[in-house]
Amino acid sequence: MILGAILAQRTNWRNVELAIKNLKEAKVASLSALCHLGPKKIAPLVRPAGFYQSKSRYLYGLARFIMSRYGQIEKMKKAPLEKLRSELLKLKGIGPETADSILLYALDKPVFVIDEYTRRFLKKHYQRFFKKLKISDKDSYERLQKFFENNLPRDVRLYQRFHALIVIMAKSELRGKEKR
DNA sequence: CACCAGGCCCTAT
DNA sequence: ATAGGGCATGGT
Repeated sequence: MILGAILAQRTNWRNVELAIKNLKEAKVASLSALCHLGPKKIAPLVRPAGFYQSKSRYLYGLARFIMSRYGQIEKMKKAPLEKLRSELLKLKGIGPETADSILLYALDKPVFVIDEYTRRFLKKHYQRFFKKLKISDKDSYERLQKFFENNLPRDVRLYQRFHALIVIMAKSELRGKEKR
């Protein structure tokens, strides 16, 4: 999940899977293994996911941080949400969406993930709210996030499923367009 | 061949 | 403070 969050930045999932397959075949698809490899060795493996020079550095940096600061994911899960979020955001290559994806899907923290699909979903089906939320502003991410969090029960499973459904809907709508 | 895919960093105003 | 360019591959 964590590796996927970085590899998937501005990249389709098929290519992310190719990169992860390479990591698995090289038996380095874990944070502890990546720490020992270093960015130079990681780069060729994640090449299919694109932007691989950057992403290999990001992966290495994140792996180093988690292993040195927490040692293992289970320990990390015990830290409070806000603390984890600000720590993740300080790392190179981790912005709000990537941080929140890790928090929600890997660490089971109740944070709503805002991505391009979520924005399109709001724009298409909730035009009225969408306008009020001014998505063009710099801090629109946090505003959109609060919109969901303030109107839904604070429940990790619900956030995970809700976001997943938005993605599934968006993709099926896209396919519909292509075929038409 | 042109375009796209679940961002984020860096730099020049 | 903030818009704009750069990063790169594989599929359609």
